[in-house]
Amino acid sequence: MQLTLEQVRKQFQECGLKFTSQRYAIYRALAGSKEHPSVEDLYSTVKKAHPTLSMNTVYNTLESLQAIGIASEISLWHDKARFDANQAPHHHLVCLRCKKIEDLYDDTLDSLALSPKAKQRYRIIGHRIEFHGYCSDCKAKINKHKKRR
Amino acid sequence: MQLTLEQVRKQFQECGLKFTSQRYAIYRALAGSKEHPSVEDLYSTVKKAHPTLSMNTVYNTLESLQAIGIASEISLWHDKARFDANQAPHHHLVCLRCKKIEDLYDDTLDSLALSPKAKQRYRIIGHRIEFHGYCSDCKAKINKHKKRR
DNA sequence: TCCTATTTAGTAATAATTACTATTTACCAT
DNA sequence: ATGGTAAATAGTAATTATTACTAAATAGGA
Repeated sequence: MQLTLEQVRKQFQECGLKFTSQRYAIYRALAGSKEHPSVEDLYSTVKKAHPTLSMNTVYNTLESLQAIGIASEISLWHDKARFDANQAPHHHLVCLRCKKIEDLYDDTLDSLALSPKAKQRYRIIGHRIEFHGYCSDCKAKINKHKKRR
Repeated sequence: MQLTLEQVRKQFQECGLKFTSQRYAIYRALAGSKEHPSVEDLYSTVKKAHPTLSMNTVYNTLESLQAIGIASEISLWHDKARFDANQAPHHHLVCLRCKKIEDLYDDTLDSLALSPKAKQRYRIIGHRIEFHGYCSDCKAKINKHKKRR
């Protein structure tokens, strides 16, 4: 369900960002894909219609799209690999501000029933739930910031 | 809950891998941390006791620890950032073999109740569930492989 | 204790991301 | 509609994470 050109333009302008043909083309390429594309994927696709496109613009645009809330990065921890020796079932609380990852133990979350049609598609080995939010430290800092202005 | 030296040694040897002091030290550093450390984090920590340690060994050891099943990478998609313009609530099926990511829509998964004590710790904005398994293509290939031997 | 295949350390190569700068452009004020 | 200006783009360079390669060291069986 893509947004129209006018809707995208509006989103950019309401956030004080400029609306450019590159930005729109990148949005279209992303919204039109079911592959959860990488930066490189989007670059290759959009380059066909915008031969002078630079990687930089793709990176920049993806940040803007996230800032205005019409796209998101699904690989939250992509910057570097992160490991865990804890093999017991557990889930994670991820702080969107400081990137801290904390463990969450909750039996009721360990056994999620998957719909039959999903089970047909995939042979599921396990699952992990990422809760996104703000840790106690960052919660406090954000409130302070809000009150100040 | 760390494994003892003898337990770790046994795990390595049962898989035909050699047990080395570096490997044990890296396991201990990982199992002793609550920070979900990166390769660099582990390198810095273990370097103190093993001054000649190389990054390579850390990478290598982390692969081995995963192979023998006493550690896991929690950042499944860390290799490159992946994006999505779909802002509707949904979850992901990740194929452990071909790394494909497919969307999963399931209303019952969209509203997970978090325990009160977790809510106190974090202000949660949302959550996303990653199901890990094998897609239909890879499922078939794995079965074929099993039958062959 | 010796042998050998594996592992390690060190360096080099590759890939993803970020930083920097001159040029271009969107869009506001005129 | 035009011009001015701050922001965006393109291109290149720098940085960072990861992988590849090789000689030296070592675990663990004979």
